[in-house]
Amino acid sequence: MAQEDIFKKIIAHAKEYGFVFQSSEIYDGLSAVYDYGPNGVELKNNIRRYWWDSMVKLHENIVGIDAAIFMHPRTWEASGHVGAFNDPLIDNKDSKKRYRADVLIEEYMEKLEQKIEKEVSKAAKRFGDSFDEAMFRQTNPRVKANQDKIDAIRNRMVKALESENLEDLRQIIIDAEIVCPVSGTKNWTEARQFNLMFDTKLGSVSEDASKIYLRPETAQGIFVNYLNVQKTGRMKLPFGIAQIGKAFRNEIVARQFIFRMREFEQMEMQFFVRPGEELKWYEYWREARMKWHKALGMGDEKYRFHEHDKLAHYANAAVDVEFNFPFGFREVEGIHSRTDFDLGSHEKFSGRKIQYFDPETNESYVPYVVETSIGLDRMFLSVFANAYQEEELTNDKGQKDTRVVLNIPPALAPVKLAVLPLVKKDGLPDIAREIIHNLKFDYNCQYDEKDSIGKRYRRQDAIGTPYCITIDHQTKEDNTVTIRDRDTMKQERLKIEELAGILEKKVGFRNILDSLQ
RNA sequence: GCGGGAGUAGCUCAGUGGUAGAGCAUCAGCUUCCCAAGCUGAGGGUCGCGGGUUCGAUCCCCGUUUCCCGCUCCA
Repeated sequence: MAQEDIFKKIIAHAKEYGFVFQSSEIYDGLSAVYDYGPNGVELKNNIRRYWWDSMVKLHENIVGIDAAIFMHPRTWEASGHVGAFNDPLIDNKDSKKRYRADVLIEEYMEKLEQKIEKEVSKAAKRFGDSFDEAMFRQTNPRVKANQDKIDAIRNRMVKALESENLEDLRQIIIDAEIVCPVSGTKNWTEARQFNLMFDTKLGSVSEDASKIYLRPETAQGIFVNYLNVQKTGRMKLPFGIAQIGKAFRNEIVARQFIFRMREFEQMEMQFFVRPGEELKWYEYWREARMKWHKALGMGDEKYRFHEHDKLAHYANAAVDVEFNFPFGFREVEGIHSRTDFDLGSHEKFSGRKIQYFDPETNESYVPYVVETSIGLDRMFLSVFANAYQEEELTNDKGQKDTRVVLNIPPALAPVKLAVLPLVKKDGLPDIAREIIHNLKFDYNCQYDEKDSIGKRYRRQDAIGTPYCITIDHQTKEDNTVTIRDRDTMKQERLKIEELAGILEKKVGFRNILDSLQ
């Protein structure tokens, strides 16, 4: 089956079994916004818990916070989002390609720059030692003309960007006769402003209301709380702050189901370290995070690192953990060495001293940061998509049969145990209810007496329940039940008292967390 | 945003210018069964939304919205 067909089935399965619904579906839905259903929220909560426990419970020096989605607008100036997330875009009508207008102009100026450099190096060769570059630049008419042109365009562009004059930005492109690199034509649309941050008004009286943004990343909530956490928690470097929360981006194109949503959830941990030690810690977290992923047992070959060739303005090292989705290897997590960019920038914008006094060296400095940032919804999709299996079976009569099973790592499964009375009489349902009553405080259990036993097993397979126990007539005689394994479909008989211990071992978080240490 | 395809029951889909169908699923009853598909019955849809053409539109036309596939950005 083609990969996209499988992906379609996965999306259909997610809806049919209550994992993911489109937002506001009865009103035709909202583009790139999704809701999690009853089984979806369980799976999501379990992923969240696996992450949180592995960070906050297992590390003495990592603590959690939960910062608000609304933040002071200056935060986003300091972080660079107001600049970087406000792109003037322009389309070429012939090639249908979209460009950032300012980048298009920058590239044009670079070309002029290259022309000048060529002239200069040619002249340098000709005149040898006696060549005076400064003089040549000032006097050579061709070089001077190009240099003047560059200066004029740059001035005009800076002005246009500052005043957000999109018409003039477009006019620069027209006047300079910049062509589309693909189609080679000058057939441009209007330039439009795209703001990737959502904004709203704070204050109920409209005249006094001020514009604030929904956070486009959770990291800044950690950075602005660095001092609070460090001082109140008496934290010593190196230490980390973890946070799980929603972030919002008004994506131009949002697609591939829940892979790219406008409202999404991040699980981030910012690790503060002594300057100069950031690359050591970067290496540490890179390996630690990969181990965390692989510990789920979804297959080591499903993961790979993707090194960044060009780094963001705030980073001095960066790598992605990529997962093999039905549509190819894509990023689920990023590990970035963010230097002192964020804290340093907040220091500048806020005027507060955001530093750490190091008792070992008797020095004060702005800590460096190593970030691990994982998309919770992407993690959900990786688990869900990877779990979806269609198995071909043959029964005792030799008939073919297809079984749809979600091979979810047991610790993450929405329902851990289904308790099924073989028949709904002879007191078997009562025994089933009693077993559930004893286990439901620790494990999500489900009761089902409807339809044949085989059908009930298949229903549980479809939502990834790792174990089904069946109450039969023998149960009444010796207090034993059969336990059926989702993956092997094999059954074993065991005593009811043994159930809790078995579940702890097979579906609990303890073993998997222990393997990380 | 641009181009291509699609939207009919919870799911997968059929169908016709004249009041809407199947299979699966759901619910009730029978059956009491250890790996889907036993029997009987029931519920469920202004055919994505809005407008137009028509005596009459789920079907034809226009707009819109959502999803899928390409082109660009990102967690």
